[in-house]
Amino acid sequence: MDSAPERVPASGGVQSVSRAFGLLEALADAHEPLALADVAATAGLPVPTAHRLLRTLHDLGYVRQLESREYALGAGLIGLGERARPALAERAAPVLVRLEEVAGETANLATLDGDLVSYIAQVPSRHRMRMFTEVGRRVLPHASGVGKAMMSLLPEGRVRALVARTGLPRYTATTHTTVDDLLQDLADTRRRGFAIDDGEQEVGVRCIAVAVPGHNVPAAVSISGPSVRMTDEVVRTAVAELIRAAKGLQGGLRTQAIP
Amino acid sequence: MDSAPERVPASGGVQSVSRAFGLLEALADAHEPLALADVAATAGLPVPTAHRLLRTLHDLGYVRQLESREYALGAGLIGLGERARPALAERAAPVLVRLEEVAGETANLATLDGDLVSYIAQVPSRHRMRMFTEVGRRVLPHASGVGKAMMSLLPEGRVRALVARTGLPRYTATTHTTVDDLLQDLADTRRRGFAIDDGEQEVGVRCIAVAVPGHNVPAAVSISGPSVRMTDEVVRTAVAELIRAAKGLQGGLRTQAIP
DNA sequence: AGCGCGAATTTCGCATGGTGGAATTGTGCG
DNA sequence: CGCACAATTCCACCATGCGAAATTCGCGCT
Repeated sequence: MDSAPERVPASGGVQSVSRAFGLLEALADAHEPLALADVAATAGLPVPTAHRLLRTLHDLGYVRQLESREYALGAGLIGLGERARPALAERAAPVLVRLEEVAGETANLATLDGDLVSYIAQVPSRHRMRMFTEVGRRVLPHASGVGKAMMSLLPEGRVRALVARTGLPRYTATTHTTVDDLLQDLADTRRRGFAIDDGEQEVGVRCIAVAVPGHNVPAAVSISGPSVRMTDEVVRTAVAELIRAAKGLQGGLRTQAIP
Repeated sequence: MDSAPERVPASGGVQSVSRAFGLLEALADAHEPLALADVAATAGLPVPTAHRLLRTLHDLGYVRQLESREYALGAGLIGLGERARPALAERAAPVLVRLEEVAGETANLATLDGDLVSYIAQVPSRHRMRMFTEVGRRVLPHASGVGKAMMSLLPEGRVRALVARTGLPRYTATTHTTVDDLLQDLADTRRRGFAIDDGEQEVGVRCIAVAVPGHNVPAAVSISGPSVRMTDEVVRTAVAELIRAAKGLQGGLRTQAIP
């Protein structure tokens, strides 16, 4: 499924930086201003530590503090976010809107960033029960539709090397946990023209995905939703549009770079 | 002018965090992937230090590394940026587009974040020579159109307190450097219905701005461009649209919060 | 207005986490 | 293949980040 658990970043690195971003993510997840104690608690830090980091982030413009003394994300992040957005995500915006309209489900665009699937754009379904995978989230490829779609374009050796690094963690009874199962699915994907994730990450969730050809960084578009709504009929209808969408986002003859 | 120099953040705070964001801003400013040595040089850090910070940022998803080993901003920032965007910036997007169309110059939306003007949305002019102020940038209020527009709505005591904290640095011969001059300009702004920045930050640059009423965090919209194009005629035409725009973004009767 | 309480902010000694020069490894080119 | 340059890793050292304790602030209640 497209919302396979995020791989935990390797421990190590600069702790202060990780902690600062943990605070930013806590504020982002809250979708409303938070008191210091709440941010600190959410991020799992002692209050003075959180305070000091938030003070730094505030001074830099990435956090703001309201008169209520609550903290919220600052405008500096807007600028960074806009400039982090690949050209492909820009081009894909109307395409994703149309996919959502046709299928009535959440439309996603993802790329392969190292060994992880990284979601770079999304148009959420208008249904109340819907798949929600935040832009910027990263997941393991083997249990996600877009991941399998992209891997289906890679040489077998490269798939094996990737899997050797990531492993094949099981999320549900249908998750692929052997290389052979995965490679078989990728072969099926190529034959069919699209990948299916049928509850491999999360029971009751279904996703169909098609790789976007012609980019040196693999990319894929998908439609994901609850199995009860993603019937075979819906899949059949949506797949044509999905394939058309992928083709429309195809890279140029010069194997267009994603940046 | 709307592109008054950014106030340097107070020194201190968590150095590692500042450095990490310096690297992100270096990548953002480059608008293309950069080699490690180049990022490090731009950010003014030794290569191994930059490497370590970038590694951390990469592991967290805020930086990605291409096969060429170059670094670029990562998709994690997209998500943060989107969630940092205030509701007002969303609402203002079509308004700014229309302002740019009418005036043919760069349209901006800014708020007062503490003592600084913070740009939260922008539609750049289509002219090749145009004002470019990145979303997320912060400037001192006294030398910017939007800053003066917002201050014109504040009680005098509050303006005096703000200026006591920020000072009134001179950027050009027309910059206000005394409180009395500034207060006079704010009075003129109120009388006129809009603020003018006539080369106060940058010679040859002109900006007109109107405060958006009814928000507990001060906000303002502006049009800025080169003086040679921002004639009195253009100003006269654009001001009506600017005032209409500000009114359209007016906060509700409950003094709508910006978050 | 005064008080109490909880939250936010500041302080500062300490130790750990961050640093960066040197060494090692990797990559691309001739 | 060899070389030069770039990237990455290593690790001793100490500067910076940490967080418990102290202080200050802000709010609500009487």
